Amino acid sequence: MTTDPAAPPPTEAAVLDVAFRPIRSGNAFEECVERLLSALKLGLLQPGQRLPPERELADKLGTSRATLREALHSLVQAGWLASRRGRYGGTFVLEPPVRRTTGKARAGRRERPGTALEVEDVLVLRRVVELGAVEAAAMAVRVAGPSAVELVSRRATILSALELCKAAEHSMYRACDSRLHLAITELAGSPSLSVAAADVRMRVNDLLDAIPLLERNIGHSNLQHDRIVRAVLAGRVAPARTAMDEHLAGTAALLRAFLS
Amino acid sequence: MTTDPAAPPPTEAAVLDVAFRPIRSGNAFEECVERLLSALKLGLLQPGQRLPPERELADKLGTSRATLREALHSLVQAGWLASRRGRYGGTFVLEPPVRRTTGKARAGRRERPGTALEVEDVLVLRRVVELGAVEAAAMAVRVAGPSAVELVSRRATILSALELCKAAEHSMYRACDSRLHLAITELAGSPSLSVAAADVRMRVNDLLDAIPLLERNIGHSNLQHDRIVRAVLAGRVAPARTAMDEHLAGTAALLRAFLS
DNA sequence: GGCTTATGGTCCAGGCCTGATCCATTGTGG
DNA sequence: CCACAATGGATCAGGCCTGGACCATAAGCC
Repeated sequence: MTTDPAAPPPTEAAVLDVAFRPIRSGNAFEECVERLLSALKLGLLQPGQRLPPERELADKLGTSRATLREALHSLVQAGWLASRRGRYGGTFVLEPPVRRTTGKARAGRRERPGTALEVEDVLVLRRVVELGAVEAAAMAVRVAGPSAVELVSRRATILSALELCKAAEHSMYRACDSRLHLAITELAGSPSLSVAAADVRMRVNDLLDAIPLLERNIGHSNLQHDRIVRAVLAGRVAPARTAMDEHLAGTAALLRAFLS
Repeated sequence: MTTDPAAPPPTEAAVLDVAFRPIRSGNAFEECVERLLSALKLGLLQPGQRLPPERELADKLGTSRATLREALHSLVQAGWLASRRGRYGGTFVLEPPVRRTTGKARAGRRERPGTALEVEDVLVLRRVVELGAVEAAAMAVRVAGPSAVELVSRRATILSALELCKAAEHSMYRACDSRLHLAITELAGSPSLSVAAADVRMRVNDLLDAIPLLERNIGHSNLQHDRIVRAVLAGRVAPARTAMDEHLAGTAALLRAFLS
């Protein structure tokens, strides 16, 4: 690193990595698949649910119908979706396909199990976003009053997600977990924060896919979820943060132990 | 909102907005311009500095050289950059062009001054990200020890940014301010967090562009910056957070007052 | 002075993406 | 039974984007 003795501070390399990071993560088709797959894996789209009509969905995603159709087609082939023609037809969400890890051709795209640096990066971001989200959510409840009318619907969503989480089979646990966290985040009332939370959650899930899911962790998680939800719905900011912090520490330790 | 009494919880609309948000914010050219303009406005690229060669930059941005060149060309025309051919040539950053608000044809793209909802959205996200960032930064200092060798370079960057901030002319203040905040965020050691911080900062700046910059606010800001930097560099997490929270409250109040 | 080299400047074939149009299928309702 | 409406399915012209090759310019080196 040879520093030029020019007038302005020469701008650290890390800062330039931010400015010059890639503008797109792939072609339109790939990004479409990724987005839909995320929604499926995060439990935002649940089995039995119907997607919007292709023309409308393409419009929302800001892509052409042809490209969207390619993406949908590949998800149909992967066993995530099914299409039906005719009136009252559409594209429907199926049960998550069982991952046939044929050993040879790993379906996914993650070959590298995540560098130590990568893991730390994501974990730091997650801590910031999830702690901030749960604080903001609890704060929103506090200012609105714990029994405000505009909260009843969301409160119900959260409680239902909490129950689903407890009742979830092994294979569905991560989706239910994600869905609960995102439902809590929605309370904060900031769409951009929700997007950030969904994003970081997706990245954590990708890392978690590389390690086994332990029965004991699920038990812990469910207890912690209870504490978090109770604190948030009561508008108790600090306890909500503390509970979430413990919750995150669990998977963080798990990831640090298994990887790197 | 007619709810279907189907089996699974019908997935709230807000959640679907997250899943089905646009995949791209424009064509490759526009995204390129936006990225470079962000870097310029955030003070990541400073006057006199040379950008990487076009081929290399195109590669980093993940776009073709032709598209990047279009973007560079439009920034040259806008007075942000200048190109020189030949060996030791390149593309160089100029002083920020004075905004000739001709009244008729507003150069920018922001016509709507930001809805109240939009403003709240960004402010919530900013609070989460910036508070989290400053905590993570202070924490990183604490665990490394306030005088760790790997921190000397970054410490210098921060202190220099702090001084630049105090000395900055009116027109450069926002860029210097942003640069300082991002330099602090870098301490956390999470590239993804830095990206998130840059992103939210850009959005706040877009909103701030719509309101005047008051002399008094700058005085306040500089005092607060001092407190923040001192706390962070001493690894004092809670004070750093408190100082940052007050700092953010200032512009938040300003924005809420002027808009909406 | 001429060669070398590192840069920006120009052009082009081919591919991906778009938007539009039309076709095919299948419930619903008269 | 037939027309309608709402969907997925297919095709095509045109545009944007890419990757590559080549040209032009200017500074240093021999």
